[in-house]
Amino acid sequence: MEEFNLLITNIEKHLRLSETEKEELRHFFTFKKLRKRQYFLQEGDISHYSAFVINGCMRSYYVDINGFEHILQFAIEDWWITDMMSFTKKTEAKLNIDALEDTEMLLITREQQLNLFEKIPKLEKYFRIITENGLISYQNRLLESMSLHAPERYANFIKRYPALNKRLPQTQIAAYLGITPVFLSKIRNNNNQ
Amino acid sequence: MEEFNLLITNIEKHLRLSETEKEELRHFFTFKKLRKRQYFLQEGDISHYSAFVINGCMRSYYVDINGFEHILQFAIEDWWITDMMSFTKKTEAKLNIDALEDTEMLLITREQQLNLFEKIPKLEKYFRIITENGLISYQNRLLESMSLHAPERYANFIKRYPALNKRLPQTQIAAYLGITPVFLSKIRNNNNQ
DNA sequence: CCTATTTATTAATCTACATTAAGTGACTGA
DNA sequence: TCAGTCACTTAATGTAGATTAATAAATAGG
Repeated sequence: MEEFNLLITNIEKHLRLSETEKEELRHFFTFKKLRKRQYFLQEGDISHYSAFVINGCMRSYYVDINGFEHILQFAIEDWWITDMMSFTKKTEAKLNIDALEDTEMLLITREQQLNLFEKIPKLEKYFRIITENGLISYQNRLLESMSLHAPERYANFIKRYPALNKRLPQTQIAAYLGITPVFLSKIRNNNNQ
Repeated sequence: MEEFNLLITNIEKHLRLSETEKEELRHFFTFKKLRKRQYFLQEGDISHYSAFVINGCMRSYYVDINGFEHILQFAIEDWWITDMMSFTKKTEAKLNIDALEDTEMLLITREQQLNLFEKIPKLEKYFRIITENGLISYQNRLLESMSLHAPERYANFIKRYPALNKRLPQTQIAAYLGITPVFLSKIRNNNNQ
C-alpha cells in the first residue's frame, strides 16, 4: 500500500516506529478518494473523521450569513485536515470541507484515534505535536490578519506556500486571505490604491 | 499548597490522578508571582515556561512595526498561557506576555513537561486536550475576525467572557478585538456609524 | 491629598478594502 | 461544436473602521 508510506514517513519525522507497530497502525486507517468539488464534511454534520491527504487538495471553510466563504485551511499532500471542534467534541460542524482537486486520503475516526493511543502510546505524542503545530499556525494567521494589510499578507502567503499560489484559483486564495478576488487582482497587478 | 489544587482540579476535569501521581506532579512545577505590568516573556527571548494562572490576569500580544499591540490571548485563573511556537521549538518569541493584574502562577519548562510525559503518560493526554482546545479557540477567533463586523465580535466577546469585559480596561479589549479604543467606545455607546 | 498620567468620549476627516458592474478570455460538458 | 458557466481584469462608487485632536474623567504615586 503505497499511499500508507507517506503517513509513516510523516510520523517518523517525529518518532521511530517498529515494523510491527507500522503493521498495527495500518488497521486504524481507511482509504478514501474524493472527486473535485466533492464534500468531505458539511456544516451541521458531525466530523467523524480526521483526514491525512495523500495527494490532491482539500479546504475547510466557513460560510457566513451572507453566503460568503472564508477559508481556514488548505490541505495538500502530507497535511491533516478536519473540523477539530466537531471531531473532538462530537458537536455539529460549523465548517465545510471539500476537495479542490481529485484527492486521495487516509481517514481515522476519533474512537479509533483514542484506541490507537491506548495500543501505541507514542502515537499520542505524534498527534500532540501535530496539534501544537496546528495551533501555532492558526495563532500566526490570526496575528497576521490583525497586524498586516492585505498586500503584505499576500506576500507572506506566496513565501510560505509558493506551490499553492500557483496551483489554486485566485478566488480561493482571496477567500483564504480574507479579501475579495477583485482586490487580490489589484494587488497582483500592483494597482492597490 | 493551596494554589496547586486548582491545577489538580483542572487536570481532573479530563482524567483521574492517584494520590502518588499528584505528589509526583507537584515537583514538576514552580510557583511564581508577577506584579501588574511585569513581563513574563519579551519578544526576542525564548519562552522557557508554560504558565498556569492561579489568580490575576495575563495577556500575550504582538507589537507591530508601528508599535501597536495586538492581543492574542488573555489568561485568568484556570487558564494556560505561553508562546507556543517559542516554547515548543525554542525559537525567539514574537510575542510578549505580561501581567494586567498582580498574578500568581505555576510554571513548567518544556523539558520538565516532556519528562512528565515519560513519568506519568496520561499527562500527555491532558496536554493534548488542552492543546486541542487552544487550537479550537484560535480557529474560532480567526473565523470570527474574517466573517463578523466589530460590533458582533464585541457582542460575542461579552457573551463568552462576561467577567473579562468588566474586569479589563477598554484599551485591552479593543486590542483583543482588533479595533481602536475610539471605535470600541462608539460601539459601546451605540454610535457605530 | 494633590498633581501627573492614563483612560474614555465625541466629532471631523481619511483610507483600506468592499461592492457593483461591465467586459474578456478560458473551460466544461451535453 | 457551441452555449453556458467560470475566472480574471478594470474602473466608479460606497463604507467600516482608522486617525487625529480636543476635552473630560479616572487612577496612581509621591
